[in-house]
Amino acid sequence: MSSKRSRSRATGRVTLADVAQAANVSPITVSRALRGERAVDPELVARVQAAVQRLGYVPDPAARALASRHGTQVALLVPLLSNALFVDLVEAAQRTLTRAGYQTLIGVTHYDPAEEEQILRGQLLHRPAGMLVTGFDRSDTTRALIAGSGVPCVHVMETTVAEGVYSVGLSQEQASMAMTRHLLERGRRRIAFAAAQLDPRTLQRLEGWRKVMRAQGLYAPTLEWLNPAPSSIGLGGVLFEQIIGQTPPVDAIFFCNDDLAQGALLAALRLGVRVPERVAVAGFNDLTGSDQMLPPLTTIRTPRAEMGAAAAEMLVNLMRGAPVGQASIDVGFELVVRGST
Amino acid sequence: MSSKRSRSRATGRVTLADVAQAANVSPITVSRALRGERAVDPELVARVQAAVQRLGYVPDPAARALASRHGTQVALLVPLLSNALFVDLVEAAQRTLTRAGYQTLIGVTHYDPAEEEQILRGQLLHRPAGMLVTGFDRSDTTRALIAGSGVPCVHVMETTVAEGVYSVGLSQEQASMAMTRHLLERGRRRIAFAAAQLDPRTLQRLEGWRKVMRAQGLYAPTLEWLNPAPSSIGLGGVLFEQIIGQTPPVDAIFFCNDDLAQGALLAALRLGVRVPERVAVAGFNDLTGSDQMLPPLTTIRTPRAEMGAAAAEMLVNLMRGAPVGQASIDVGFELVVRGST
DNA sequence: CTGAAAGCGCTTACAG
DNA sequence: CTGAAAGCGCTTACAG
Repeated sequence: MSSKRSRSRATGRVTLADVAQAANVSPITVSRALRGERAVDPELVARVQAAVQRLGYVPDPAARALASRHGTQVALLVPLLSNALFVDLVEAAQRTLTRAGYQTLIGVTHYDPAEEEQILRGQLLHRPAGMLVTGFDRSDTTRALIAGSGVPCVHVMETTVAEGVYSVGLSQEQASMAMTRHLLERGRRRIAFAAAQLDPRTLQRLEGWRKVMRAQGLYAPTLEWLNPAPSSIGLGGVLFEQIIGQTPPVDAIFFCNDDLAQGALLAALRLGVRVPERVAVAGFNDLTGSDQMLPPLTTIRTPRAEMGAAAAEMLVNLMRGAPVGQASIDVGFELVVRGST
Repeated sequence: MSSKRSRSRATGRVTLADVAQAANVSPITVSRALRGERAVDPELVARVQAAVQRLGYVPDPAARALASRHGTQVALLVPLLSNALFVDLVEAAQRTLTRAGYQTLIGVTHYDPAEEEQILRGQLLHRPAGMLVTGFDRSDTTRALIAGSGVPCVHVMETTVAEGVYSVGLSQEQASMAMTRHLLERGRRRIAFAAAQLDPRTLQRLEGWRKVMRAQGLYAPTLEWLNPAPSSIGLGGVLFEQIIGQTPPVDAIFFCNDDLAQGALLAALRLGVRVPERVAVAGFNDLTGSDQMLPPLTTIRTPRAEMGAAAAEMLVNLMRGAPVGQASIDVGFELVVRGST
């Protein structure tokens, strides 16, 4: 097709040089016209765009990444994909980023700081244009890696007001306090808190529960059931069996995540323990299926899709050097009262 | 640090040239020694590797992608991330690929051929070293895009014996036939087949059920309950309510996916319909929670992790030009009989 | 507002 | 088995 290449490493793809030639301008003008960097004569821009259309030119991300400081990929770091919570987050962020012309590099850390660091190093090699990470809990090395990279970064799930830190999330502690208060309002007194995984956000929920319970003089260490194993429906059932056998009996169980609570409700059915009469059961996150349980599960709805979209939008502005409203967005939460409490 | 750069676009990173200088060989020798391409004098290889260690050299994927035909990223195409099935697949594939030195580019197609095509175009721009796609059902354009790209491709979930096509999967039809026969052996006669989403693999399961039912002279169109809406626990409940009201009554319902079956079991509890006495309920895929249901769900266990790992391994061999045993691997399935049938 | 030159950090293709 | 040259397709930094 093109004939101006000497040997034959030509890839056959239409290049910026081809567009420049067709539009009768220099390559650098094409580059600037396309990126909207610096002002370019509107007439030249029009000519360039016409040539781009005609030739079907698509910029080469590898070349762009090599020549400039960053490419068009955005690194996403989440703990797990097996938790619907993060899938919703990822899908929403991906949608927004794709529309803005960015590709997504998804890294799954499995709540492991060492793995997170390794993944991040790999992603950084690709010179991402930006990154979206979950929460604030990570190794000092990873933190330094992020800061030192100069790559714009937005934190999701939690918020902070620290200088130069961007975040979109909600107060896990406030949400947990709201749920605990709800249980108190329902007349419950011996409210157990059951958790798995014990990641930072789970511990923030624990703290919220503790605060409210202490303020009421109802706190007791024996009401805390903390299990570092991964959260699952099965584990919820196991925890329920343990807790329900406790004396003096608890009259409510607040699970740190819906999957545990769902498992508990199923175990209750199996064991013939009446919910909420004998014991109230509450969850967190409003995951798929919680509204279908028997009885339907009372929980905290966390706006994952909204969070993912808002964080991605904030990041796009950062990457483009556009103004970024507030650096910290609290998307809030909603107490969803159903039959289980 | 290094001082041989003229202007100042130096990125500060250690380059292949730095390694070459330190090892006292030419850059191209370093390149070859590192990639294991062509034979290189063992002594030089050792010197190069020592220099790499000492300087902490890490190859730049962008430069590599630009200079060669492909980079170190692998494109992954899945329909959904909100189905645990695909998450298991992705996680397993990602683990194997990461270990082999490849990064993963995950694309979510939402079962939309147009979206799949668009995502693939975007991924191809990054010159992936390989790609992993779900099944065989896609637009002709997408198919041509894959073939024309020359990028090694492995298909997951289904298998085929077509020339030059690589696949790792299982026979959806065989699995479906096995489940239908199991229900027959349990003495069931009016076995309904209920499905959502209606993607290709679901239709293959439908076909398996049809074959067995027809062979027994038990087939009736009114036993088919096909709903194009996305599969979900909630929809399973809705379908169950519809089907259970049918006359003459069905004595078994085979759901094409576990989430539907789980919803059905919850609906049965809600409605007071006894399972399996009044009606048997079966699912497919053995998803999280199915063993916790009341009664526990009989289903088909599909080895997702194994599939993802095997497909990734096959792809790694293809990318490296290494021998690839068989081009089509059938990972099989397992009938898991629990209380619901 | 526009451009010629140099360079990003690798690998290909050709020689020897 | 090893290397000098050229090039992959863009953008930076410097001029004007």
